[in-house]
Amino acid sequence: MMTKQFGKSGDVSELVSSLGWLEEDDGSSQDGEESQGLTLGGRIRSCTELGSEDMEEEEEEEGEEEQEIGPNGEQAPKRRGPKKKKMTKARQERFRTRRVKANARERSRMHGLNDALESLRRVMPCFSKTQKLSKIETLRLARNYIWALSDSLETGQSPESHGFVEMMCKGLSQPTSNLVAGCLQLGPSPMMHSKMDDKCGGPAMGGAGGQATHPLSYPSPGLPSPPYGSLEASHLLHMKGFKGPYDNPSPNECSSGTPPYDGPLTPPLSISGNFALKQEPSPRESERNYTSHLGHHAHYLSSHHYPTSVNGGLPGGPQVHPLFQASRYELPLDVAFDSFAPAHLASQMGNIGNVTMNS
DNA sequence: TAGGCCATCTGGTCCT
DNA sequence: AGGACCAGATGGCCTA
Repeated sequence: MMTKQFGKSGDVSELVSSLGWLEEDDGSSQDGEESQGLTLGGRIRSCTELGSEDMEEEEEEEGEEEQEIGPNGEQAPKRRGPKKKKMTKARQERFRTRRVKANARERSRMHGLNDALESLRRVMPCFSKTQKLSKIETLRLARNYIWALSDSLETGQSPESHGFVEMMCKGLSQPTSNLVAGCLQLGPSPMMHSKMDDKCGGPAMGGAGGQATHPLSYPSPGLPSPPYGSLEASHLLHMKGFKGPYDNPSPNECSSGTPPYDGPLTPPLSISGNFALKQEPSPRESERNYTSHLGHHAHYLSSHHYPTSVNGGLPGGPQVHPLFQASRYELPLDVAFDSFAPAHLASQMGNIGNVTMNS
């Protein structure tokens, strides 16, 4: 079953926030929560944290001489640095207000970040509203997507090829890899099987209990979830003399845990033009569950041959490679995946493996 | 129940 | 002084 992520506590907060409750929070509710241990019960309260109680104590302490007395009665050296200002009620109030405002800004900032991430999800080839990619998976997929597209432009490799999807799936979790593979509707790759066997522990890696997995996914029974394995696409890239950012696979890439930082990516192609200009989906489009944007690119690249140079003679306006121009249009090729995918994929399931779909 | 993912709060740091 | 950004801590929700 696919992972669904919604209905988190943040939804409530956002709802409340949208009603203006949080923005108008004067701190009293928060203090109330803290006293009830609802939200801050376990939070570490540092000496600088200014809960009302702390501040009261601080105010009292500061009224005394600052000379500290050690456990044995000896006088500790005088505290250096700027003398702490007295915590008057007014200062407390200002500090509290400032903290509340800072919290609101931080929430807003994070919401903006999440909005940007959501925009990124929408231009991913496997955008799904029902199976939302996690933040880290979105970033990884975006990285791979850019890299794979760039590679396609340079080498002329079709986005329908296995190599393309291999790059797309690099470092992704198994569910995400399955989703990508399902969206791209690829069949099995014996070569990949052999490669996986070589590198990742043999046939046993094919999935526990006879569970089939897509050859491009990450069969990794016994590994923590999500199994961020390696597709070892770099092996294939090595085989064809490809030099890329994945050329130095980590020796433990088949091990558990999040794969190490891959280092700065330098796509093989420098693209000076608009990238990912696809507009926000229409309400109708938003109803779709699975949308394969990559279909555009696959059809486009497979039916057109363009020079590697992206600056090759588009008169007027920004020089944009047709690959990316295509993404600007709401093409009819933008297939509503869920409108046909279950039945369509049913025939592919035997090939793809355990691509599971939401019902 | 453990682990993953997430939103939120918070204090620190840097900058204006 | 205040805002932006960051990372740590915490607790909630969900799934295997």
